[in-house]
Amino acid sequence: MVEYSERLDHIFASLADPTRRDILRRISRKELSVGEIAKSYELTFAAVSKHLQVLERAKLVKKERRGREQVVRVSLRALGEADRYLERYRVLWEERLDRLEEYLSKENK
Amino acid sequence: MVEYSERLDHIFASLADPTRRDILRRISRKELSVGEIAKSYELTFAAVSKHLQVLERAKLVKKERRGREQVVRVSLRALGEADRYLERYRVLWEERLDRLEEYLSKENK
DNA sequence: ATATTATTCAACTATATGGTTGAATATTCA
DNA sequence: TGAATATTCAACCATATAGTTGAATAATAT
Repeated sequence: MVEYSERLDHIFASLADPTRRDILRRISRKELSVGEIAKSYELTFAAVSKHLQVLERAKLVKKERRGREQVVRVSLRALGEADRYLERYRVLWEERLDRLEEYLSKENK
Repeated sequence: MVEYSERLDHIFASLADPTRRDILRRISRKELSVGEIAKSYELTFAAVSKHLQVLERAKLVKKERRGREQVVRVSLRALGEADRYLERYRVLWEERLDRLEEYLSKENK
């Protein structure tokens, strides 16, 4: 059983790398094989494969064998967890914006 | 000039640690001095101070000297960036949920 | 069966991270 | 001014991460 907190660790750690964010962006448009993904970067195949393992551990992507390729797709469930984590703070900053607006409107009277 | 991408690196890297997420949670309720924060963890003062430096680099918190203490507050701007990053994907998964609902409602006819 | 293609694994290196301890700095109190 | 309090800095250690290269495995094509 992987703790909720540990899942968040993995999700945010995955998102902390620009290559991995870029991979996510690319496969969110269209599923791609590991090889197709690797072509976009000046990294070795193995390095890209490792990035995909990090994304898999965080459950941000799923791999599926199709013939001799592995096809990679985004798996939005984990991103949803990150989103729900931030949601609490979204409420906070929206409150603050509201107070700011209220304050400004009083100033103008 | 710090790149947008690098800012996201710092924000997500900050959020990838449970102690730092907990610090954020605590100070989002009430601003606290470094010392008050440090008391909550079985870590040295210096370790907590380092965590706060990581959060500062990501602009998730701000420190302000008040007498001989440093008072720490959340600074929601950076969390807003993370939130906007995830927003794109939120649209994606909401679309998928909608398609799922549509599919299920047709099944029930 | 063998060769080709796609991917992963293992071993290694360099750098980053999270922690410690002890000294250094800043501010306040007596 | 000197002592006490709050925080940071510097040096160090252990572990994790991101990258490499070369060998190993899996599936397909000949």
